[in-house]
Amino acid sequence: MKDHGLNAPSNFIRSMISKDISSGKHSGRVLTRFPPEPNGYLHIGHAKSVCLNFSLASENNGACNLRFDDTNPEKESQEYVDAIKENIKWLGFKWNGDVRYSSNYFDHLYNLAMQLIQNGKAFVCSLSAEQSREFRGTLTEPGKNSPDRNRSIRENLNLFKQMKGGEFSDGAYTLRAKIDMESPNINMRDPIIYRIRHVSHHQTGDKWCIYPTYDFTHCISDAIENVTHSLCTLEFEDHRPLYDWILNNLELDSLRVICDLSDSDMTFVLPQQTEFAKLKLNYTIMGKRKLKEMVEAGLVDGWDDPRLPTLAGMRRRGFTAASIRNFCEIAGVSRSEGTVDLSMLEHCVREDLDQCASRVMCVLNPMKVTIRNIKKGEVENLSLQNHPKNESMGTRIVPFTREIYIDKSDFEENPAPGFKRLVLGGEVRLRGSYVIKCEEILRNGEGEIIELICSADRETLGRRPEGRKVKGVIHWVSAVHGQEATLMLYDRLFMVENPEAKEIADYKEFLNPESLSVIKNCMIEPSALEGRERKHYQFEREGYFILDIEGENMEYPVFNRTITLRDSWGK
RNA sequence: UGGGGUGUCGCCAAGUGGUAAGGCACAAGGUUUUGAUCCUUGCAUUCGUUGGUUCGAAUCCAGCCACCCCAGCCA
Repeated sequence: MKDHGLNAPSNFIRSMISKDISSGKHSGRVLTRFPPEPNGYLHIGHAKSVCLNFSLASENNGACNLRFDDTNPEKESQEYVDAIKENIKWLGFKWNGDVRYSSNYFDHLYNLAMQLIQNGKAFVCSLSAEQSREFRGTLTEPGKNSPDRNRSIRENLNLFKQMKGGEFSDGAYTLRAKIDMESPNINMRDPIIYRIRHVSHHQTGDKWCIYPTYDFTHCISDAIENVTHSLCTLEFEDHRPLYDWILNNLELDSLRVICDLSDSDMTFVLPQQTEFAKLKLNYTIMGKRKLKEMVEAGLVDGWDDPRLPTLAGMRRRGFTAASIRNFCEIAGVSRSEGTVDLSMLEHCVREDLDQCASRVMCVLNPMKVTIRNIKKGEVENLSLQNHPKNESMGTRIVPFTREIYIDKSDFEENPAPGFKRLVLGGEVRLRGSYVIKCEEILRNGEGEIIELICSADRETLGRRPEGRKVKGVIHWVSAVHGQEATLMLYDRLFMVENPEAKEIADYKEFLNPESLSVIKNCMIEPSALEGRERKHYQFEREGYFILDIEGENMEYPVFNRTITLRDSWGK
């Protein structure tokens, strides 16, 4: 599938970067970064940011760093770090150099905080969490200065050292930037930049008991890495003044000294934050907290449950990385918050899979058909194309025998108008094989149809029948060669478009009870099981499928349905 | 009744003073040994709204309306 690449649609960030390059803003350099917090798995919403940051960089001969924003050890873990790295690689991106961590910069961050104190721009505050909330004011009322705001520099320095030294308990003190308690922007009301947390950190162990906050860490980390364009989502817009305040109130030279200037000609320029709207998709949930809750409550089968919008889940379900990249591209980047319709994602997978999936036949609800003019024991090995439009994908052998299975729904006793499949006395094409005619219906004691007796027109292999048109084509599997398989059919996880809407108290009440149907005893042609590879297949007329993760280790094969085929008839 | 944003077809989204791109969805045809794919065609006299400026406005100005974000020692 083509990635849009150079012909990618324009958006306001691309335009901004082009302007920056032509004006020589960062000496024409582009360095972006993807900064996940390792506190959960990546989902399709993150994919938008990953794609944006990495493609903007590569389009402009730049690079993109992967930096874990790991300043809150209580919620983070190595498991998430590993999963996130894996997801990014799978999506097809390569980060610049080594993986980075904000925690790599804890020493620098500490020293810069000391510098702020030294310059009278930060102070140690003894207000409790509750008190600081009271002092902060409200949206419409200004805050009040902390009683500690005028503590001497000397005392602040000592106290902060003691905080670092582990002499205080959690919450006893915080370090706050001295900005403006009356600012209409609450983020500027002497924001906390360091807090005491006696917990060990997944990267730094027990070295620290004070941890910097996001606002203090993020801008400095960007500066240290020499990031030029710091892209984030809209909710951080109000933080931009603080991002800039911190960088502008630090001594430029002290940043220059520690920043990652590999090229000595490179001029050191402060990073610039730009915000875009995050991706929302309907009929699903993107909130990390909720995803985690569903995983932990066992409502789904782990972070990689194929119904989840997590990259791990989508991968397991059979989405291709290319289709996700393309989806992020065509969904666009803007500043207006919208919800992209699921159909757009579905279009992208189908578009990609149509080109790369091998065709194979699998009968979901088998019904036996005996073709009376085929000899018992006779096997005709048919050679079928793996792709109708791409010969380079080769052929496979599909055995044809007297007894076969077709899908129950491909036969109707009382067909609706327009029904093109098999009816008593009617003809239908067996895909890649003969045209057969249904001559008899066999029933059990309850009157249920258990078998069809047909005859084949042996002149119709690879040829049109003479003197008549046969419209219907159905898939089939040899009853003697067919293998049993279990199919996992997925549907949207939620019954409502926006399970995260404000009016919804508990999204769990809107889970779709039919989001998963397990279809056992399906009959699949033998070629689909060769090698037990995790390969994308199109089960003709049914949809795109892929072997579930266990692959070759499974006792019997389980396939996940990635997506159905488009269906303008409606089964 | 604080601050910051956003409003262009059912959904996403270009457009930045010269008379509404594109994609998804949908609809109608055509091809087809997948009711798939593919192809063709259709789909906003109108850009949240009301006024104003202008020969000319989605684009500029003013007012109004709707929605989103912010009062974590989360990110």
